[in-house]
Amino acid sequence: MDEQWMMGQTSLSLGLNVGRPTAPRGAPPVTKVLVEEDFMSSKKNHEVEALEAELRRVGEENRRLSDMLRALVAKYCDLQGRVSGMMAAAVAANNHQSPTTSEGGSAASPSRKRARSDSPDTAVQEARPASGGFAVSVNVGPDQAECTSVHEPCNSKRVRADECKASRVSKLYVHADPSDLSLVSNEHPAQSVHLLPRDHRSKVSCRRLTNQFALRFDEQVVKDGYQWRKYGQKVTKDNPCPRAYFRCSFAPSCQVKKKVQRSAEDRTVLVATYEGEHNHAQPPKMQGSGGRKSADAAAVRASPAPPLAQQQPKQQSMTEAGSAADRKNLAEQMAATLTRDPGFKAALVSALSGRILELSPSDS
DNA sequence: CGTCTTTGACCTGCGC
DNA sequence: GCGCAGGTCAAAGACG
Repeated sequence: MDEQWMMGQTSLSLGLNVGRPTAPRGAPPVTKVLVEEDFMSSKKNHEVEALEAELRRVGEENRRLSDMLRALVAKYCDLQGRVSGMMAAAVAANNHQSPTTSEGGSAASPSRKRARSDSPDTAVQEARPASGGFAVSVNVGPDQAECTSVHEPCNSKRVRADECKASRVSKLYVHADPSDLSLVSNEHPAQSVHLLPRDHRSKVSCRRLTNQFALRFDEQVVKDGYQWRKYGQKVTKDNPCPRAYFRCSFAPSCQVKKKVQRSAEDRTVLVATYEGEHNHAQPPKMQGSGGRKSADAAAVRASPAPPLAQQQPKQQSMTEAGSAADRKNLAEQMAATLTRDPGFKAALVSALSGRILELSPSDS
């Protein structure tokens, strides 16, 4: 985000009295003197007027924020287009220098893993957390093959090689609910259990704890519209948080895999790496599916898989951020993020109370 | 009882 | 060749 652009937006000044809820210096303290007997009759009218004025002001602010959001989305799309162009140019140059290096090495000694990861295309998608922290996926385009090591430091050459060979790799950064930090920090049950000597584990209780963790973990990261089955978990070298491996359980033939791991830098951020491409449509939403989804999965599994062209509405949705639905969704997510922030609430209350106190003496 | 998760063991690729 | 690290398998147990 361009800071100068932000600073240039005079409409951004919301007049929030952050951290200073008191009346301005020199202003008379607001006391109960305002409430007199003869004042009570007109007070309600004043209150109504004040509330109406406040309502108008909030509506105006709402309009300004909407304009801001539109400008922000436009700016974001513009930047995204520029990034895509730059990456396309870089990839084109890369392909020009070494055209046929990605497929050459896998010919000899076909391994078990290679046999599973032989998907056709080589598109790469990358997503980055927006400033607010919610997930944003950035489509790079189908013509941009090769690995993502340019954009992300890849300390594992194996991973880099896999990504280079990977059919379709996308990363999704999801800002987790901060209230879940207690479960997923260093002491979260799954990891604690895993680190304890096996003999010292109370299997029943630990299983339950790990299952509880897994449910919350899955609910957070698996809510991407698809159904995933966890088939492994590993503590990697560069990140104390374990990495979970998921496979698409919606269709047996679907080879899409997903790796989910908390970011080492910010553990409230879940990094989901998708490999492959679903050969089926997104399963219908299941409301209130707490816990296991086996029955639902089995039920949905029976339905025939629609053609490939109907897929991936999710990955592309953010790229078409100009649509009204996406803007609305974005605004809702921003609002949710803001309302969860106690600091924002305090600032808002402070601003509103300050404004009300400011208006009250002038009306009398 | 069927399905799912957990997790130790194993496999594979890569660097030295 | 050996060790390391990431990825996967599959048996065991949990859960609805």
